[in-house]
Amino acid sequence: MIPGIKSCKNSFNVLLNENYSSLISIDKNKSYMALKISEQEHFRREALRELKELGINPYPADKYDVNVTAKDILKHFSEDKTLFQDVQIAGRLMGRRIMGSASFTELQDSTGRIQLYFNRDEICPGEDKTMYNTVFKRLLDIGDIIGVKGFVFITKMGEITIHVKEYTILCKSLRPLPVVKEKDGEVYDAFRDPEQRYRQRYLDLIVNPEVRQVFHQRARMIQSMRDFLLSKDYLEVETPVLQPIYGGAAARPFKTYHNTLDTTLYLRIANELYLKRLIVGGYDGVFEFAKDFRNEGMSRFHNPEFTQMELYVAYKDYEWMMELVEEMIEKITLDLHGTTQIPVGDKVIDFKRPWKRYSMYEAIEHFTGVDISEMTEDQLRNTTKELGVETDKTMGRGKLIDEIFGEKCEAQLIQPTFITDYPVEMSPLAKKHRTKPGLVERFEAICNGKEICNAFSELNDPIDQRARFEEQIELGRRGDPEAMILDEDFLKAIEHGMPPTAGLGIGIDRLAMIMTNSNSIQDVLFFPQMRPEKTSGTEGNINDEFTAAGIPEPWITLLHQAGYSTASTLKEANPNKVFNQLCGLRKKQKLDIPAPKPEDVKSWIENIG
RNA sequence: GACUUGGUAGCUCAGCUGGUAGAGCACAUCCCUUUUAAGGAUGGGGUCCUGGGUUCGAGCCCCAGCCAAGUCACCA
Repeated sequence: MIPGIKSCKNSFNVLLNENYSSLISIDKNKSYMALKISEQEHFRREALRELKELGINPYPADKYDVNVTAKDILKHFSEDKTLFQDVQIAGRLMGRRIMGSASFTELQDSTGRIQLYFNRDEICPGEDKTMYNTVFKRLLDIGDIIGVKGFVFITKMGEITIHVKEYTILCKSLRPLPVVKEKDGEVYDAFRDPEQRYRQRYLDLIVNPEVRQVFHQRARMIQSMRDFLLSKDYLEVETPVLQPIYGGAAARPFKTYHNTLDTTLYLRIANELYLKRLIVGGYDGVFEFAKDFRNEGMSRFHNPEFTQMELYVAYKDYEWMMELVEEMIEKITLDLHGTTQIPVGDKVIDFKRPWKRYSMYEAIEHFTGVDISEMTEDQLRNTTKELGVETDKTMGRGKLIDEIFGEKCEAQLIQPTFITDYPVEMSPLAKKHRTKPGLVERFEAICNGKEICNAFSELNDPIDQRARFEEQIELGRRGDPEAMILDEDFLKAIEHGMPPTAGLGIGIDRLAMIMTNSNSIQDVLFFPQMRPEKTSGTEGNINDEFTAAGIPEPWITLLHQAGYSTASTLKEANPNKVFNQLCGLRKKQKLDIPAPKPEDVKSWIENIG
């Protein structure tokens, strides 16, 4: 007899007799999925059962107080060996080296890992060695969460270690963790597959400590920006995500529906028009860290939902805003890195003020040698051909200039650079330039070849604003899916008068990528959007179909194991063959359930819808 | 949306010209009883992403699909 089968048998009995009903109650449509588990998971469920039999609650309700972290101990113990002589700490069990009556394991808490020393006769001072021999050595696994009490010492090997006097199981883990090992900075069996890392980010966070670091940095970056803005007495606000008219940017929206209002709503693509209403309302400065949603392509720079910080300050202009951006980003860089120079890929980016400034025309002249500032649309079109920039007939003057810039300049701007004075056609919400006709007072900051922010002197002339919206409507009629919609309610607001205002939008995810030296937006989002995993067919429904045909639960599992994973495959099967297969599986797994009768199997198959 | 590459055990990956599915870690049993990715022995574990096709025979070849990564397009 094969040893593995015996364990399977036990596990099945556990599931069928004791835990099975609770598994079903968790998700009855996928009950067989719960049964279709790997051998290692069987062993863990078996260990769970044994723990319960020993009177140990694997999921205790009590709080577990800790008085120290792994990081504290590692940082301070070598300086003063009298410290940490009565510690209590909790975390996840990572590595284990069991040497008989003495064992070493690693405990990982939110701050890092520390080695634990378990000694049999200290854990179990009396005759009963169960808590060591059985519970610790056999029933605990990598991934379980425990709490320990003890004192800190240094082993012969020179490693700071907690000598455990008492431990408590805080949570039994039922699934094996990817085991990543490391020696002298070299990582073995790294958990690197991006799909798994993003879909099961918790695993990524458990086994890849550098990932935790990225999200710490992201949080500190946002904190630093918020502190900066609050120190200027601007008001942090919240505005609607669900908007009846989407606006404030050129993008395609997600559409949804409100039942009670019986109306279409959109997830915001920007919050600009709401923040400006607040400036109309009399605030001098408002900002929001806003999740925006754009129904467009995905790439390593684009996620369907992303975070933008938008700021509007009354009585200011875009020149003023440029200085604010420099000051703010420089401060953030210093807060995070202690220097203005940070590595990004194979480059070093320096955020020290002042940043380079080019007008868009100057940038194009700088990178292509062509002065387009006086060109007509036809001349521009010829220039694009000469430069090898692809265009189409729907593009007007502004779009052509933007194409040249995007194609020839943007990627080459590595150090933070302000690009100013954009064509009016591209910027329906920006104020016309005070001296340069055909342009608007707008700037973007480009860094590492990508836009990180966008700002302008906000258009507050309601007549001009209406005309600009109407031009957008015309673009929309010509088929531009990103053309803005006329927002009558917003126009009404600025007709009441909005002070001259400088507005800014900063892509938080993009900035986080630079600040954490991440190559992909997915690395700075906990849960980047992924296509839903395709489960094999419609499992839940099939199970219901099997149930509806009068097939008892245990046999449904075996039917799946026999390869009948869909109702139709079972429907087409030969009843005698199915009967033989089920009996074979029952015998092989030594299941403690009576064999079916041939006529039962036949009737099940006939009953399948 | 287009192209390229990939999908094999819980994890990381091999797999020859198409010929009985492999390793390391993890797991189990036993021995050992203070270790640093690592004590020893033995053992179990697979829908080779899915569905078709070619073939005596497919993890491998062909077609279609799914998922991911990269590049491009659109976009912040």
